[in-house]
Amino acid sequence: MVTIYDIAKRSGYSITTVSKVLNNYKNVSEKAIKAVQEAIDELGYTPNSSARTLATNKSWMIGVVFAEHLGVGIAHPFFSEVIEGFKKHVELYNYDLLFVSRHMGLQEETYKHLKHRGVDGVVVVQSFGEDLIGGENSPIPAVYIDMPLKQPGSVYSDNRHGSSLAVNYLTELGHERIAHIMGDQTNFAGEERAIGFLKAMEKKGLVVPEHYLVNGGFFSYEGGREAMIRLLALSERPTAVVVAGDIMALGAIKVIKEAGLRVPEDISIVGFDDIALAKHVDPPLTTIRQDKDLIGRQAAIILLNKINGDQDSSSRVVPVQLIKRGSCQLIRG
Amino acid sequence: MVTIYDIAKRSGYSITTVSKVLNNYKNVSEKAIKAVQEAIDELGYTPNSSARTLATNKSWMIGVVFAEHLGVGIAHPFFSEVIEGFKKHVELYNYDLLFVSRHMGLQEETYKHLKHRGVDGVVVVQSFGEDLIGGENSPIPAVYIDMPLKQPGSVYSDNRHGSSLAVNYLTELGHERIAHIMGDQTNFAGEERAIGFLKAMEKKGLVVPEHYLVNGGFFSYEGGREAMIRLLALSERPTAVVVAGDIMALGAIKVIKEAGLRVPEDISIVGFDDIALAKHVDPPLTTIRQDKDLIGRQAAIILLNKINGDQDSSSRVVPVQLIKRGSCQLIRG
DNA sequence: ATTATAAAGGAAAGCGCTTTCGATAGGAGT
DNA sequence: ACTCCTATCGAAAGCGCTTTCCTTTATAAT
Repeated sequence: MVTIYDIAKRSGYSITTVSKVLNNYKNVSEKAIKAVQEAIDELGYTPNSSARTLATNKSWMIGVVFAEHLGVGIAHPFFSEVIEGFKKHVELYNYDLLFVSRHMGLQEETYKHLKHRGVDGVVVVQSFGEDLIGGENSPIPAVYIDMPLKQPGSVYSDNRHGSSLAVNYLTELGHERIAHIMGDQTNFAGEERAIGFLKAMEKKGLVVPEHYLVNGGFFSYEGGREAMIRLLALSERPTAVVVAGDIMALGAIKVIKEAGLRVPEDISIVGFDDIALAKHVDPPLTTIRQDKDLIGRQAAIILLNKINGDQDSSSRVVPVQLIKRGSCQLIRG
Repeated sequence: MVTIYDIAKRSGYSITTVSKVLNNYKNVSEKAIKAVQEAIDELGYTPNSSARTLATNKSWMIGVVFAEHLGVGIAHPFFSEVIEGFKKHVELYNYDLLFVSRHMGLQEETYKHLKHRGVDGVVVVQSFGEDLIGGENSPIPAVYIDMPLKQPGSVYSDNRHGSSLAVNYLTELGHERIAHIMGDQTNFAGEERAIGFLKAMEKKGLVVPEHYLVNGGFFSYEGGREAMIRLLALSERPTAVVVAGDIMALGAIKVIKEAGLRVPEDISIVGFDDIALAKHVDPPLTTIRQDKDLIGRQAAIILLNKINGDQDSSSRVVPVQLIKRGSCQLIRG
């Protein structure tokens, strides 16, 4: 391995000077800079980040802790896009992303591992879990996706507004019997979307029968199926249902079709997320779009602020948007 | 920060001994082990990986370089699953994954960066690009996904066989006018699938008119659309088409529907990949499944072997499988 | 000519850890 | 009683780098 010492010898300067040109110090002569540069090129030197980190206590790495319910990890249709947006932004500032191995949900262990790695900050992407890493006992800057914190530093979509967008649209189309397939109520997004739904319905003066509120669990296709099955079994079926997640919505649509009914002719569906394939399914899914890229970017901004000790690291709620496609229509009759 | 020195002082032993218990050396007394452990617990010590890496020249990190054409990065429907499979395996051996920032396709820069980070190995996931990192000029162990190398150390699906599975199935259903929407021919998978298609057709004694071979580009939805449009414009349309990627297949199906035709009644479609949502679209997509998890795992095994200097680090081609769903049917008449 | 000042460079300590090698002490063997 | 192992431990060097602080030299000011 070629080190700073080799460069020093070759260039005729001391390692101090070499280090200085490497770090753009001002008090080095043009001559020295040139000599060192040449030596570096000739010898093919690459600085060693471990040594640098050890000396500076700065790793230029950001830890990613990933915890989701679908069990697909990085392949998660929503979170992966958020992470990509996050990555694109922090890359601009020369940070690399470290995906640490999961310690079976043992937050304690995960935190230790992150500390071990000396990451400069961590982004926590999760659909559940405790706020341990971001806690006061933790000196390591953190930002949370889809999870509110006591302290500032989390970003999530305007879930309540999203739900109200959905019910308002549906009522415009003339629907009144509107059901909601909820995400699990221990989940922040699931809870907020349900609250938003209920509030919007109330505002419209619409009553939602107890049976119209059904738990679809953790946003899975199967969860959507089961929830919809229960809805179809009702004596008075809803004419529309807002589903707390696109994947669940797909499951629900499938069940409807299997029952010999049609979407949107018989039942209108609006999803939530706008995953990549929402536009490609049949019918194209009307849904509430979360701006995954922006969520990631905002998270990056917050975290970078925290890392740099800058002032503004407040939480952000990012706007959602109704995407009208083919899964809703005017109620007939 | 609490260091090994603090533990030494607290426990009454030297840092050497502390280090030894940390690393499970045999020549330490039970008494010492216990004393050190207690000190660690009391002080809440976490080893510093940079220091360790510096001393041992082993980082326990594996670099991930990601280059794909869709521009979605980590959110890529196929590669993300491969990476997840890879990750799950290397985690077992205590490796973390480092996603290095892209240097605009500058392999030279990427390589330098990886060297800078001191990763123990690298997994290259890409749909294009040169074999630079794995080259001889590189001392860093590498494994490539979806890309053949001169040297051993890459893993990819049995693309040719996949295509032949598709045409054989289609011929069984009575189809003879079978077209192929190809992936870009500069892409390994695209090329292999086309070759497999052609060979299988020849074997069946079926002729494929020049116009039945259309380039869908880099596996995008739009590429699939455009390719299918050209196919539909033909005077003698195909009754079936094997598409080199699921996303492209979805684009193709969309076009067919827009033209007032139906899948599979008028045209049968078989895709390639079996992405997560293939089963959820309408009609459910018949496709060639790539075993993404296994691909990732095999890549992990190869890389770990290389890292450990073990013998077997040969390339692997992983089997594919025909998944029959709803997008194909017997030809009518 | 003399002094003050700025510019350029280097010695050395230190970041937290591993590892070699030598020292010490207790026990076994004769 | 003496030598030889074996078990246990620690001093010290070294991994590659940054950074403080001091020295030297050149330049400007008087």
